[in-house]
Amino acid sequence: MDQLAAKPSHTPAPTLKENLRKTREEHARETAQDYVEMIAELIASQGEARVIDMARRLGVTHVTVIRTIQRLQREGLVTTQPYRSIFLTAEGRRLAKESRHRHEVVVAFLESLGVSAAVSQSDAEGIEHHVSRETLAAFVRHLEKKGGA
Amino acid sequence: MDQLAAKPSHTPAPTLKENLRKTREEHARETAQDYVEMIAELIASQGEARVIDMARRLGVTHVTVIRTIQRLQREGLVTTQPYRSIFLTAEGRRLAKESRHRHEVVVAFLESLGVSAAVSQSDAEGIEHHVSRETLAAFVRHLEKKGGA
DNA sequence: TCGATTCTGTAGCACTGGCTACATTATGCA
DNA sequence: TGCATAATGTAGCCAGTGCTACAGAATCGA
Repeated sequence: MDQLAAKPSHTPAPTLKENLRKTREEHARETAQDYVEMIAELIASQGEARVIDMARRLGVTHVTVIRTIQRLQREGLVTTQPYRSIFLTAEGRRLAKESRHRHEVVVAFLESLGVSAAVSQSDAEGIEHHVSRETLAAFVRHLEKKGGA
Repeated sequence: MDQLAAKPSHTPAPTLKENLRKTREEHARETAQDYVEMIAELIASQGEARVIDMARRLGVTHVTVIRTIQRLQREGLVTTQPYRSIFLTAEGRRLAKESRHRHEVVVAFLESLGVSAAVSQSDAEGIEHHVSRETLAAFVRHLEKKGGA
């Protein structure tokens, strides 16, 4: 209650330090979600997830992919062996499934607002990482109201 | 049209390399928007924008703020003099105004879905940077339909 | 005025995630 | 089989954004 005398649109009262301190780890978490989701997709569609395919899809070099995969392995989301394809751990699969669901909800929601399919996809990739449980639930409610009876 | 044989929820067809290559500069741009918006707010409410106030609001040390301000100065968004407060350039003011508007639209939109005020504020800070012009327009339409006649 | 405190700034470290250049392993085809 | 190519991996660079520790400037009160 000291430097919050004037309270502008930033600093929504309760969230002060905790909220922004997480920036870095949040960013790392976003990357992790995108990666495990892509790995799951590749395994489903290609039978295996290879570094080179991920690099091409992400538009980065294979080096960047390898280093991120190394981090994900440290974090227990994937397993790899030298010169072999990438596998998800149980935790990795869980995260991939959750991420995919969230992604699909956001896309469907944007489309329900009249946003084009292409833009819905594109925007969802950024937005999905910032949608809280409460907001996601609101999206689902909105979809049910529109789509369902 | 080569590695897009299978097209999962990632890679929204046209955006391949360009889309993800921007990640880094996009992140830098997000930070720039948050900073200029906060600087504008501080100038409006306190009369001046000081490093220490920004650091406290952002929940980071003053060092982080100083380094980001240095970058923004390189990019022509702010001007500073040693041991003086921070000023926005014309371009900085333009960006601040645009960012604020976008932020307000996103917050109002989330609230219109029944999301609580606090969560709307919090989620908006993440979401607003990933909302395209088209999606923002859809948000506005939705608000007008709900609020207006 | 001057000394303590506060604010601003610099140096240097860590980590993420871009990159190029080069090394190593697998693979496929002649 | 063996070599060319493709895929994977390592080393080392850069920028951004966190941090602590310390240095320098400004400010405020005794």
